[in-house]
Amino acid sequence: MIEHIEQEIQELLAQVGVQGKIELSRPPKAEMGDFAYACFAPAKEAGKNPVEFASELAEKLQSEDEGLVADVKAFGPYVNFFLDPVLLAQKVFTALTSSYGAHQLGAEKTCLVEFACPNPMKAFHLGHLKNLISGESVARILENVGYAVKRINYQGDVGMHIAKTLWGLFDLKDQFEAMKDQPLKKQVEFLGEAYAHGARYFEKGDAEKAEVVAYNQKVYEKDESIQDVYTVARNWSLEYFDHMYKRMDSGFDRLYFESEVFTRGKELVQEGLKEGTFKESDGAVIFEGSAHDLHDRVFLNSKGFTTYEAKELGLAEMHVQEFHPDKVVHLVGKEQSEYFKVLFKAIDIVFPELQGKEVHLPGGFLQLKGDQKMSSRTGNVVTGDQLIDAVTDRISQIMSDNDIVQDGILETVSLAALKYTMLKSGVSKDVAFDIEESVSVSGNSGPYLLYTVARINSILDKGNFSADTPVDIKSVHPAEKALLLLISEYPSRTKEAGEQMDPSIVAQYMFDLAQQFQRFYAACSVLQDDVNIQQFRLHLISSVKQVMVHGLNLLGITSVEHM
RNA sequence: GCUCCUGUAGUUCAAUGGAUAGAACACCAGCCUUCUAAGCUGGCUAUGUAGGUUCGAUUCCUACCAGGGGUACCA
Repeated sequence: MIEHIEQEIQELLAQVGVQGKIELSRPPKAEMGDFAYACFAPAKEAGKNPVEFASELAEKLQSEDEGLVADVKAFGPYVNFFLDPVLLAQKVFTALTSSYGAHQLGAEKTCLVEFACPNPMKAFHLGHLKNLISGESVARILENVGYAVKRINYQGDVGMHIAKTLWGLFDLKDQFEAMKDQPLKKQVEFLGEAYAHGARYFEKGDAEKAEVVAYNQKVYEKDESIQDVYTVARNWSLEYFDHMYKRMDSGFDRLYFESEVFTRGKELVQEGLKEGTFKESDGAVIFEGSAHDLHDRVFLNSKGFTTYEAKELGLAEMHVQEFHPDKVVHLVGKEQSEYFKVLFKAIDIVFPELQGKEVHLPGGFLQLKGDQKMSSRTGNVVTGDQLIDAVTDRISQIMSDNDIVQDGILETVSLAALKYTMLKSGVSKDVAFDIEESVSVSGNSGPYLLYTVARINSILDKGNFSADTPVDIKSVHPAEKALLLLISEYPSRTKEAGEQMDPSIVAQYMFDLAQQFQRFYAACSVLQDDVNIQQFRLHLISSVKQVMVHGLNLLGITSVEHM
C-alpha cells in the first residue's frame, strides 16, 4: 500500500529529471511532511550544495503539483512531500480488503517450523513457553506471506534426562504408583521431582552414575523391565504438553521423537562413513566441520551410540519423506548456533535436496532476575503454568477495579499480556524476567492493545456506520492523517516480518498503531453532530480495528470485544 | 587460547549510513458533568572506550574494555 504512494512520489521526481533509484524516507515530525527525499547524493553528482539543490528541486516540483501530493517543501537538504489527506483516506479505504496485509511470497511452498520441543518427563518451563509463543507467531507470520506451514515439534524421549527420571521413578516407586490416581498437574510435578532426584544421585559418584547410565541403555534397547513405567510417564508428559499447547492457542501437525529417528540416524552416519562424508577419530565417528571453517562434531560416540547430531540426520530424512519442504525453520536456543552450522553442512552433503533450506532461528535466553537461577537439575524451575498464574493474578486485581467484567476475559487478557511481552523484543533477544513484574500490563503491553480494540468497539456499537458512504470531508486532523499513514504501512511491515521471521516487527507496529489511535481518541470526537465527519471517523476507526485484529492474530493474540 | 553474539536513559526495548537518537516502566506535575482513566498531556535522564572510512556513524572497519554463548563423544 505505502509502496504505491511512494511510487507516485518517485514518478513525480522522475518527471523533473531525478535519475536512478529514488529512496524515500519519513520526516521525523508530521509538521515537516509525510515523505522525504534526501538530496545528498544527487547534489553531489550535480556539483551543488544539497541545501540549494533541495530548494531548487522543491521549486520545480511546486509547478508539477497534482494528485496525491498536495504540497512540496524543502527543509535543509531534504525535499518533503505533503499528501492530500482526503485523497489519502480514499486510497486507504479502497485498499482495505479482507486480504489486506497478506502476501504471496511463499505461495506453493511448504515450510516446516520446528518449535517448543520440550523434553518428555521434564518440566515445561519458562523457556519452552517463550519458544512456544514465538514459534506459533512465526508460523502464523509465514502463513500470512503465503507458505503452507507445518508446525512440528521434536522431542527427546530417550537420553540421559530420561534415564535420570526413570531412576528416580523406580527409586520412588510407591509414590509413583500413588500418583496414578492424581490429577495430571500433580503427576507432571512429580516427574519433575523424580528427575531432580535422579540428577542428584547421578552426581554422587561413579558407581551411582553407572547405575543411571544403565537405564539409558535400557531405554535405547527398549528393555521390557522399564516399559510400563516409561510408557506411563511419557504419556503423562505428552498429555500435559498437549494441554499447554491448547491453552496457548497453538498445536502441531507432527510430533517427532528421538526414539523414532535414532536407528535411521545411525545407519545414515555409517553409510556416510563409507562414502567419506564422516570420519573415524579416537573411536568415534565425526563430521569434519573444520574442513568448512567450522568445528568438528561427534555423530556417533565411541560406544557406537548416536549423539544428537546423528539423530537429526534421521529426522531430516523424515522431513523430506513426509513433507518435501522448501524451508525448514528450527526455532532453538541461540547457544546452539554453532552446532547448527555444522549440522546443516552435514545435511547439505547427505541430503542435497535440503541444501540451503535449513534455517536456525536463534531463540534468546529467558532468565530470572537477581540470583534466582533456573535449573531443572536442582528442581528449581519456574514452570509455564506458574508464570501464567502469576500474570492472571495481577490482571484480575486490575479487573476488580473495573466495572466491565465478562467471562473468559481474564484468561484472554492474561495470555495477551504474556505473549506480547515475549514477542515485542525479538526472538533472539534475551528476556530478563521477574516473575511478579516482568509481564507488562500497561503502556507498551498486550492489554493496552486489547484495550484499544475494546475502545473502538465501544464506539462502533453506538454509531451507525456504512462502509459504502463516500468520504465527504474537506480536511482531516493531524491525528487522523497519522492513522491513515500507519494503516498504509501495514502490508510492508507484515512482509518484512515474513522475510525476517520476526514477530517483533509486527508487535512494534501494533503498539505504534494503538498509541496513535489513543492520541486520536483523546483529540477527536467520533460521535458528533457533523454527519460527514462522523461517517469518516467511523470508517477510520473500523479500519484501525481491522488491522489491529489482523496483526494481533499474527502474534497469536485473541482480541476481546469489551474489557 | 580460538570463535560467535551483545553493549543506547535508573530499568526493559527502538532507530534501510541521514534531520533535534524514539517508546514503555519508574519518578514528578496536570487531565474524567464529553465516545471505557488498563487512557491522554507535559517534565526528567542515554549511544562502553579510543581511533578510522564518510558531506554525515548508534549503524560500517580496527583495537581495547565489559557481559554472555560455543569450542568432540550433553542437547
